[in-house]
Amino acid sequence: MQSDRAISAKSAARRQGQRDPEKISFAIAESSFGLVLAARSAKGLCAVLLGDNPDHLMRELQQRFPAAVLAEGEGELAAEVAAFIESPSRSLDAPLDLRGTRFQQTVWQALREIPSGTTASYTEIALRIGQPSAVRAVAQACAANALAVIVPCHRVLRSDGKLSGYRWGIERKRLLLAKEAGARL
DNA sequence: CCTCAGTAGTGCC
DNA sequence: GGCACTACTGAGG
Repeated sequence: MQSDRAISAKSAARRQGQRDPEKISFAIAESSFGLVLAARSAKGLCAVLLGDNPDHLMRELQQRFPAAVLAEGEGELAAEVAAFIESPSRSLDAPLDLRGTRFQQTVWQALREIPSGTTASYTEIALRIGQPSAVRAVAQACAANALAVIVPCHRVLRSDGKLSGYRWGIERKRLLLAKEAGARL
């Protein structure tokens, strides 16, 4: 039985081989939560990043896809994603390209099942995926999420109810939750 | 308020 | 394989 770890290491090595650099196109749009960078690979939406500085966003994208060639030109996609972020009630029909280990995929799937307007704790997510003691690993998987808001890692809180971390700023996490709470879907 | 151990997945060496 | 990281948690000062 081959471990997931070995598999992902293999594909990472293949990617690093760079015989055919992957192309990722992106664009930046504005939203009430700041700038939104949306990026797509051949497979689908592969990154949604939040921030205030376009250069920082691009750098973050490049860091997440070190071996990829970046190209601008996804204005429509970015606008679509920004619209989704403004009103989470609507659905986003773009295909997703979620990259991660089996464990991360499982966690992200669980996150997507948290209804808008509600929250869950890291412990609850760990229980839901059947790995009750992997609480900390769950948090790590949340932190590794590349699709802000689309994979709603902002809906995960500490078990005491407090907000802990958010990759794109704790204040932004607070705003997202406040908006979703008020939207009462 | 604080520290500490237990814990599991990941990344880097 | 090892080792040092965590967006955690509950117990104990």
